Amino acid sequence: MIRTHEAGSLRKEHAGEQVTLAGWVARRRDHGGVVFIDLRDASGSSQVVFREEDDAHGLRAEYCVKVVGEVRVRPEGNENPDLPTGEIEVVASRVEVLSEAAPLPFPVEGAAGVSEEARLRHRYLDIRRPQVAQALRIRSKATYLAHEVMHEHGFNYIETPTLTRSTPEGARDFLVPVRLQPGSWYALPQSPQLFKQLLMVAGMERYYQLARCFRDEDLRADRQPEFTQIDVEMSFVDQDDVIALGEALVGRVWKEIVGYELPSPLPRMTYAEAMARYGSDKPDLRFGQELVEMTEYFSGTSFRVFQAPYVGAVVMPGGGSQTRRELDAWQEWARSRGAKGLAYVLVGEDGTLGGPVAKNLSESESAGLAEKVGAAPGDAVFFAAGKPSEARDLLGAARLEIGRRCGLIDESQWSFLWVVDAPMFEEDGEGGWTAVHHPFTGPKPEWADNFQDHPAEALAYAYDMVCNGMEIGGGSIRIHRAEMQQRVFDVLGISKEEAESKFGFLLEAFKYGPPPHGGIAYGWDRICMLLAGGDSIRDVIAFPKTASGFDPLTGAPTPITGEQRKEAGVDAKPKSEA
RNA sequence: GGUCCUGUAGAGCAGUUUGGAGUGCUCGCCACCCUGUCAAGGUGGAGGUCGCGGGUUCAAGUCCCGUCAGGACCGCCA
Repeated sequence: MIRTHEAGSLRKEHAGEQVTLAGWVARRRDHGGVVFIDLRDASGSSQVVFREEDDAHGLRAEYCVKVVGEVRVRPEGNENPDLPTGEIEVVASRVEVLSEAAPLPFPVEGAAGVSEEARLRHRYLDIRRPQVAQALRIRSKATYLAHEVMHEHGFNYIETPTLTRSTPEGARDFLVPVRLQPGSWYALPQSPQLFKQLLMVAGMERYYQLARCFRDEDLRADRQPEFTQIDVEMSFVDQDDVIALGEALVGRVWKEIVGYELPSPLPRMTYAEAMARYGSDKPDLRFGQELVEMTEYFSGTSFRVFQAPYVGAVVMPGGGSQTRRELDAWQEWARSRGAKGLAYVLVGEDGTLGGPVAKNLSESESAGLAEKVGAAPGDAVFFAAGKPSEARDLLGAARLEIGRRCGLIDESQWSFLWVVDAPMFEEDGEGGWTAVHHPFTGPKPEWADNFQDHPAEALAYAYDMVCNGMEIGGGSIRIHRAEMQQRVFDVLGISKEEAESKFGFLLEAFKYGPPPHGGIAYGWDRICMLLAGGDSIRDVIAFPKTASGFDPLTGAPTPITGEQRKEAGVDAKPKSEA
């Protein structure tokens, strides 16, 4: 090794030792006769002292240097209690510049206020910043822990193809032309869903993988075109088995990394309850402001807007003192989400109701309203009326917005739960049905025989793990009987021919004694983001892409040359339309 | 595909409402001074396609139109 010690590891007990350090010039304080350099490596940093004769004046920020010197306790009064290495310093006897650094595009040390674009373009400098490096180290540690847990539970780590064919998640595929078969294309996997089920047919019984997944959809703070899942599948299990494993996995990671003891077992909530109380299938339980169903309350109302199949309310504490402008902004907010508006009532300090809706309410409706919704004087009450799903969506979104604006969310808390019993199907808007999860998700046992007769009510044997209002994992018990699979295809309007051409290989495999099986996939980027305290999964990805799928560092994606285009067979005419 | 915010020196910003000379702040950079700092300090200096294109105007960083890039959200996506 070029060095004998790590800069961040030096303490008083090293006093008197000759050490060789190697790292980067973090900060320099040049007093002319004496020069201080903070030497940073991956472990931290130590102060190195140079005397005039050492000629350290030429050192600049982020030069890569090697320093030989003696550790000593700092002179009386010069200790820095804010630094782990603040009691000592290294008196340099020799310095060697291993490589120089050009003037920096942004400060590596100090203020965090640098645009993300600049940080990503020089990501290698960004990662030198300890906060950024720390997030990647947390991810690394979490990954080791995950492997440990899976190993302890007897899982086999099995890799599946990256160049494959479309999987049934329903997102857009990334496509790869195939030189050897012009006109045919691979798809990058949206998940290893079909392969892991094949591995169950293959008798592997316990499979897991840190799987790279690819989806060609618009990006968000928590969505990248390529992302990582911890993908799990198990044979001969029930929902409780998959859930127990999930709690072991997530529990270990949270305990070891943030010192949080996961409640065991985690609370479970049905999808129906989550929608009714929180207007979301991934409720954030760190604050209250639950939705209040008012359909019954307004069943006899003469106010047209509330003559609807569903009326619900959510309370904004202190919202009664909002200005007209602020209240109008809520209307704009609701319209931007595709709603007609957001009806509201203001509860005055004397308990009287104000706002444009109030005068449409009968005396008795007004009288009991505040108590019914749990509003106090000075609060605002927002209402949504219409189709239950749409109105609840709006109220759920309003609830989150209220939580943010009013500072109701306790950021120090962790709120974990399972959301179970999601519907199997939802209307596709064209008179048909689509799978909420994917077409291989089984029905709950009580729906096994008749889900096809009640597609709107049938419940899936599926479960999502939710943390702080974010879905961090989701899975299901799969269908393993051809007969049941056929009934699902019938509901979805997938013909035998279509099923055969899309996943014939899976159906073929299922002819040969498939075991009952189920699994789950965890969004590893999101989990690591939560552990690292980040706001975006980009914080825990070494080289992420921008919202347009651009990598500011490499410049990818790039145009291809005519030669590449020809060779790749991009423009080949397909022999027959797929 | 849509809505909103942002774009001014290497970095972070102010200036845009009400048009009047690239006007300013903090940091960094360069030179010099400085023996105990740790966000060191001091003196001096360099550094600008105000994202890009067009328009209005005697005059545009500022107003209008278009466009590009980044971010947040909706649609989309588990």
